[in-house]
Amino acid sequence: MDNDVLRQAPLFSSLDDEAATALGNSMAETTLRRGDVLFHEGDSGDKLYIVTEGKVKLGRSSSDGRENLLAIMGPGQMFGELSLFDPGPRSATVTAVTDATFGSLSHDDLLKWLDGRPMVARGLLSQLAGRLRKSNDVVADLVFSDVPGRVAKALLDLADRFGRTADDGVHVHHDLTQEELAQLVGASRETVNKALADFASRGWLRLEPRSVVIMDLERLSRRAR
Amino acid sequence: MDNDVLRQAPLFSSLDDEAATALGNSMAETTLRRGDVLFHEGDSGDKLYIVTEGKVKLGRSSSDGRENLLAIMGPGQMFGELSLFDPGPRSATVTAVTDATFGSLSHDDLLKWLDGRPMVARGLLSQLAGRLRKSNDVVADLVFSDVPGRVAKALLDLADRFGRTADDGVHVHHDLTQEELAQLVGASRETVNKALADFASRGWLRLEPRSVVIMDLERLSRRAR
DNA sequence: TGGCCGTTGTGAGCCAGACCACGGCTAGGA
DNA sequence: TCCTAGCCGTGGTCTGGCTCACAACGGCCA
Repeated sequence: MDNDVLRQAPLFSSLDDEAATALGNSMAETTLRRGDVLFHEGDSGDKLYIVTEGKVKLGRSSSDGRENLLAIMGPGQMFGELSLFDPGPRSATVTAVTDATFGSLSHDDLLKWLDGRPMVARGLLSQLAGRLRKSNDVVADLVFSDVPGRVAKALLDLADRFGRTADDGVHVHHDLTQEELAQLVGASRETVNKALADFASRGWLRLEPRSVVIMDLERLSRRAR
Repeated sequence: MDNDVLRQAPLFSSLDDEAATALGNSMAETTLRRGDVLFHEGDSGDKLYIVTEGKVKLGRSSSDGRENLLAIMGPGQMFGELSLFDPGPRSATVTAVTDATFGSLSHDDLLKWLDGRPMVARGLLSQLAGRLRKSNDVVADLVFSDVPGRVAKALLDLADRFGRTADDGVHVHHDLTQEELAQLVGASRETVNKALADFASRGWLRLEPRSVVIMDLERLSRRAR
């Protein structure tokens, strides 16, 4: 297991060395190739996963086949915990956006950790609370912002988590097609493309396949609010 | 304190008598009149509340003054816990929709309960997980469903929680104006009104001030999906 | 090296739903 | 008893964004 990344994961950052090592040992490792599905919406399952490398998308699809992405998760982030604490089938499909590896923990194993160590419980609670807050923000954006605004916001979020600052701007290799970006902001691919083209024509960013270079963070942020 | 309602609250349903009584004693009671605000979005505060009587709305407002309701909370439901585990200002404004009373618990008091009793931690986790699942559902609805569909879904949810079955249908005294209902589903009052009028003209329900009587649950449910 | 499939760019038309403008109804207060 | 302030009901107009349609551009495999 890649203990370094696990140690940095928000959930375990408060553990001491000995506890972290023990935890690392009780986790199993999984690997996926780009496009592989880890589990489907509706599956049963009670494992929690932490990304150690790569990116995944959490998505759900409507009865008529349209898709919607709830989140993109990168190294250090946790998912699959809903089915643990609120028993029921998986509420989203998880697909690898790049080749990716995860550590996983089963329900029973996690409970052992929970009962003894209040700090783990608090870590989980704050993790869930953060997710809930974010989800509420997404709701507000869907209600209040137009598509270009939501695209700008999504780019800023991706930049924040996956961006590398260079002298010509912030390089964001988000690894998403415009179709996926559209599903993430809840809009059509065409509209997202037009918003991106508009931002590019204003000189706020440069478009590259599955990535963007943000050249004017300031203006982009202003458009996002 | 109204211990009966607290005992029924999902959060504490797993506690034994002695623990529940002790907990009840460590909670303070608050009362509000219809329209009163408990706290505003952006306020600081670290109290968690549980509704013992009445209803409140959790809302947020955009920079240009428009409003959006995240949820309606009734007896037994908990709110305000986000600021506890994910420190930061309150993320929503809480307003009483009817006269209402609450039990409240401060951060410090809650932590005492948490560390000793794994069951309380699990209760909180499952509570939060349920909320997150619901919030994700709302996102999906905003992306996939049209306004009438979202209105139908909201009515069914309210019926489920506040409805009383009588021989002429399910009476739902939701205590919301159509304006508030509109904010809850993320639409304009006019559109919501037209959707309701349409449902009524089909004989699926009867409209009354701040309440509806659902006469054909079957059809309404079908319209909601 | 040519064909093909996944992805990106862009224009045209259409429609759900926001916004605007009323008019009527009811409840509570002077 | 009247007057005012919220609500509720319903039309008309306008537009953001979805759908459809099609072209251009790689990469990748045969």
